[in-house]
Order: sequence, then C-alpha cells, then structure tokens
Amino acid sequence: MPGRLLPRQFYARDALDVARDLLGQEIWHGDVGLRITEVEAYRYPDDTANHCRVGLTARNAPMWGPPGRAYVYLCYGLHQMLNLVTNRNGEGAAVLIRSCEPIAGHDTIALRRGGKQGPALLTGPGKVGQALGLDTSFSGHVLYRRGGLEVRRGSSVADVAVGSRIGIGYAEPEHQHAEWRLAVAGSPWVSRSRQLRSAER
DNA sequence: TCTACGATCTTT
DNA sequence: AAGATCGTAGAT
Repeated sequence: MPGRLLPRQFYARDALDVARDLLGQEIWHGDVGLRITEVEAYRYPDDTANHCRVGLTARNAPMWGPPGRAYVYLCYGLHQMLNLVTNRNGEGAAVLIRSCEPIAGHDTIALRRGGKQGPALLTGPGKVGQALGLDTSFSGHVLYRRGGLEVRRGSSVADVAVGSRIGIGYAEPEHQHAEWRLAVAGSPWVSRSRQLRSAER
C-alpha cells in the first residue's frame, strides 16, 4: 500500500522542524521509491548559507513561494539537487535531501547510474537527484498532489544524529557550524565525509 | 557580455 | 589532488 501524501501543512513550518520530521518519509517518482535518511535545513531569515541570502532570483523563486513544492537546481554543472520548500509564502527556506535508502525501482536506479550493479548507496544529494531522474524542470513542482514527483508518509524515526552542513564554506562561521544537518542514527545511507553526533529525542 | 564559482562526485 | 561541466550572480 502506498503511504498517504504528506499534506501541504506539513511543510508550513521552520525548515529545521520539517527537516527532522522528513527523516523516514518517502519520495516517489514513477517506479522509484526512496526513504529519506539524511537532510539539511536552509533556514529563514538568518542563514548565510541559504541560496535566498541574495534575495529573489529566477533560480531560487520556488523557495520564496508557498511550501510543499520542490526546489531543484543544478550544482557544479552536473548534479540535480532536490530541496523541499518549507515555511510560509514569502519566506525563502527549504530542506535539502542529502541521502536516501532505495526501497523500490532498483532496476531503474541502476540504469540511471550507468548500469552499475549492486545495492545503490544513495549518499549525497547528487545521487538522490540522479536516482529520481530529476532536472531543473521539476523546480516548483507540487509535492502534495498525485502525479509525478510525490512525498509520502513513511516510517517514523526514533534516533536522530546531527552535525554541521556540508559544502558551505562561503557562509558565516556561525552558520557553518550550526548543526542543521540531520540523519537517521546508524543508517548506512548517510554521508560520512564529516562526523555526526547522536541527538536526544 | 564577461568572469568566477558552486548546498558535488568520480577518477587519478 | 584534480577534473568534469554549465547555469547563476554580480560585475562590466
């Protein structure tokens, strides 16, 4: 049985709260289903790592819009990065999906990864976007309606690990060190480039 | 227009 | 340690 879609209201909160509750939920696109294992919150208004720090632009426009939509952008000319827009209309915030456990569509995923066999370790946002077959045309897509890219209710997560976000050396030290990266404690589907510590629940 | 660079990943 | 690869943002 497919899980119910997460309602728009789920996303209409501070990005850090949404990030915590996104762990264990599912992202579906066609026959591919993923369980979210690692996320990063890009908060509003005080976050100099956030793409919205420069104000409204053509690229980040979905982040400034209503919650419950996708924000997809191209990183390093190669990687399609999936974010889920949070907060309220007019507040530029989102949660970056960093890592996922594949739960369906393994053949499609293998095909998109260039025919690589074996269990796909979807650790890192570029791999998540690739497994889902995303590109920037998905930016702005509504996630709480059936059709195309969907986010469904999955399993609950009891133990959460936290750490600082990755790849934001341009941000203020205060925001570089903020522990706004969250992961399912003990999951193998988590970036291990930098240390996480267990958080109390 | 021109330039520098990035919320990354793979290969050397 | 470095290359891939290109759209974006800010400068000119």
